[in-house]
Amino acid sequence: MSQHRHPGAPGRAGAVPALPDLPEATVARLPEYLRALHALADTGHETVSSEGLANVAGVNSAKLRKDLSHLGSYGTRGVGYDVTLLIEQIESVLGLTQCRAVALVGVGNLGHALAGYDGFASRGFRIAALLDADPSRVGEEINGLVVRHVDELPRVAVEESISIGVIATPAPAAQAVADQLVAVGVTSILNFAPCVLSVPEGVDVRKVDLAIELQILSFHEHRKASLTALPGGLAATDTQEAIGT
Amino acid sequence: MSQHRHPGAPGRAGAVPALPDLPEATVARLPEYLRALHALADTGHETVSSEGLANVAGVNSAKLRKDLSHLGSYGTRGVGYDVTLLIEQIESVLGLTQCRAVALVGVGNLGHALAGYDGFASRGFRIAALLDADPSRVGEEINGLVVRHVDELPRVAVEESISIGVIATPAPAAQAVADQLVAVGVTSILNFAPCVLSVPEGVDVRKVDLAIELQILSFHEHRKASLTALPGGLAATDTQEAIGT
DNA sequence: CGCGATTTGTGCACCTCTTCACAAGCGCCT
DNA sequence: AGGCGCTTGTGAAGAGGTGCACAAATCGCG
Repeated sequence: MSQHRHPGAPGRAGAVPALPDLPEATVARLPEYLRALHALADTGHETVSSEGLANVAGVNSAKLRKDLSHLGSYGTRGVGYDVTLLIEQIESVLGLTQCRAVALVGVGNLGHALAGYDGFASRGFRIAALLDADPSRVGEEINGLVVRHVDELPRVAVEESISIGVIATPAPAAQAVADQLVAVGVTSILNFAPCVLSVPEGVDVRKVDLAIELQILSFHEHRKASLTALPGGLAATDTQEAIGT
Repeated sequence: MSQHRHPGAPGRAGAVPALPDLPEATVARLPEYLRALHALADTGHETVSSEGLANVAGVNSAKLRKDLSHLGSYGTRGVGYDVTLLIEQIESVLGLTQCRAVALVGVGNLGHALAGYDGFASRGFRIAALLDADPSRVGEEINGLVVRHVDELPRVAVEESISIGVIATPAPAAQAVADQLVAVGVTSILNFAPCVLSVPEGVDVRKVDLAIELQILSFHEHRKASLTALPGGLAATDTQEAIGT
């Protein structure tokens, strides 16, 4: 979904870290591999086969090998992958070697939960600022962080060198917040508001809409119900769908 | 990602609602179209062209037309689509004509937020039960609903005719909860715990992992930084990525 | 009544992603 | 040292999704 750099372009074969230009589908799975690898490391595994890792990560082993091969050859034939080495490599590719500062805008219901979610800190992200447009919320302390007014964004962005913005506001406010984030130089946004954001080129937006996930499930539920109601109700169906599909 | 029904199979061409067998990518976009259509309806639009709807939904107009064509021909050439009619059709396909009952397991930080999220009710879902394994949380009232112990799931599932289960527990508890949900007949699960669930065939699982989204953004941020640091830093890049990619 | 403007529905070519299947490589055991 | 079993890395085929471009269809107006 990103670049349009021609595949055959020279590419300045320098000594840089390779800049591998991974397929988007692979990038979306790397975090899952990373989580699985951490779990394996915690249980004392030093190496793991593609088959083993694929099981823990919930994917096909061939797909996993192809994904990893895009990073380079970090496996040993006949043995498998060194868990620690692979963790380092993936973290390096994902840019997680440095802790990234996140600004969270919108401290309502969902924002509160996100502010308190410990899954961020444990995976290389630091919620560095909480912001809200509602003056009655400004000053509130959540998880050791004081909510500041969204207009302080320019100052906060510099002070904390914000890398990623998270929007957890109601939909009508989201576009304005996105504009403010872009204005202070944020180029990666995670949007929980149920609306489409328009941003300039070069800014990445990812969207998470909880209701949409339920609606997709509803469709499959509906379809399954229709099938079993049908006389010719054949055997069903699938297992485990990743969200990135 | 679902069926393996052979395309050439007879299929019992009955008078049933067609059972259109939509592409998965289309299904994932229909909820977004639905949201966009509701927005248009609220602002008084009676009809909309594919171009107009595509803009609001943040997709290509050709893709939108192809998606809608899978539902049947509900547009009028030279005019566009009737907003109300299209809403009805999509809701029907997604199985949203009846309100679906959702059981939410895990009333921690995230569970609280989900329980209070009004985006569910407004889009055809009713949180019918809150459950938790922690006795100290049982009895608490959230948003007019009392938290019950997860062991009451069998009774609750019948009483409320639960259609979808949402798991918002810590990762170590998630698999056990999934098993319990499956045991009481739930065949659609939305999993917020950062782990892979294994479920029997016929059960759909969708996963939402907030940290993964941030990590994907981190990758792009990292790549952008590397590019601009490079002397040959060409023009950049893209806009707006849907999560379903 | 016919014509032009407009918009849908879709055939087609392209591209990405997935999966299979297997050769190449590595370690261990004899 | 040699052979054997295991596992990686990858070529090739297939499946699925995307976007262009255009024919078909509808409306409004003269």
